[in-house]
Amino acid sequence: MRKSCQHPRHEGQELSSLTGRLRREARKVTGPRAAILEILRHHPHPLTIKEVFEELPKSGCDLATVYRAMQMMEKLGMVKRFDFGDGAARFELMNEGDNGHHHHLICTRCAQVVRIEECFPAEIERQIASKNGYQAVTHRLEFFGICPDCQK
Amino acid sequence: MRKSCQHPRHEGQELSSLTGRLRREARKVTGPRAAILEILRHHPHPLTIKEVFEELPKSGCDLATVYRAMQMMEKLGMVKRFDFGDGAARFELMNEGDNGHHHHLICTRCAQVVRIEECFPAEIERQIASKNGYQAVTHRLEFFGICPDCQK
DNA sequence: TTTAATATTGCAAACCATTTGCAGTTAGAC
DNA sequence: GTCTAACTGCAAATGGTTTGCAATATTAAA
Repeated sequence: MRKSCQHPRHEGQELSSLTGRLRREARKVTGPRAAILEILRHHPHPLTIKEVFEELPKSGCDLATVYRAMQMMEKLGMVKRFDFGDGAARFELMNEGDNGHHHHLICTRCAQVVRIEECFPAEIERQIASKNGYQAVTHRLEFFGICPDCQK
Repeated sequence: MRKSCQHPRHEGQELSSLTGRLRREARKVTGPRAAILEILRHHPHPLTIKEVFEELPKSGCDLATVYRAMQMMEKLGMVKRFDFGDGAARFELMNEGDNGHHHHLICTRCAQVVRIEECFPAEIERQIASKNGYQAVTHRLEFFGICPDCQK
């Protein structure tokens, strides 16, 4: 997790559209929430709560507030939770209307993250569901490997 | 997690072959370890540490001992760790020589678990790896849905 | 069979991510 | 401006997991 790159995918999402979304749901747009959204908006990859917390301006807000904000925004579908298996939840801002289903390729040495658009074949998933009589089947999928930098 | 069924896949694995494996690695075969292996041997699906702990005979052993035993056996490749995303690691006994790579279909209502043999297509995984310059790429994949019982 | 070396255990305390209760504060509808 | 529900900080609680340490048990060797 090194660069705080200005990724076009999120840059496109105006802060005003995000806060509007909060207001629409009868949620208050507070200082901490605006700050958290600003941070997410400028990060293309999932961030842990602690990472968000540490990027907060000087006297940002309480850690508990970040947890509560994320929970709330997850419920509203504004952020999506990812689990890289290291014990810390990660959150990524979602574009409105997007269901946010996608995966990542994570470097097991340096934790660099690449967004992956490939997905588990829907047809096979359908077979798995029907063969076992399950309904509403989805999946959680992440890839792990060694990134180019870490191979040197 | 209901039945403690005697699944053929694990029944086949003799306790003696398991303890032999420990001894070979200069690990001591203690009461707690034998008891833990017995439990794993009789359960076809990944168990949490707490589940193992609770199945232990009356005055089984300390929780910490179960944690330590699992860690050690994971290092030796005797058990494999799975993550169903609920905050508790799960462990499954591995057959010797098997790399243990497989997935599960988990009911989000009752936590019933089905072992899945289908896997993410190797060819696509290869493409993902090379496209991004990553090496030694694997994946973590679990399916979630509603089991037949819970649909009623 | 006893010994000696050392791996393992129980216990309690420590850790870390996350949640929660509560009293005080604040955004925003009116 | 007022009012109230939503929100916040703080500190304490939670749940999974790890760890330090002194006591104990397994195993190889004598």
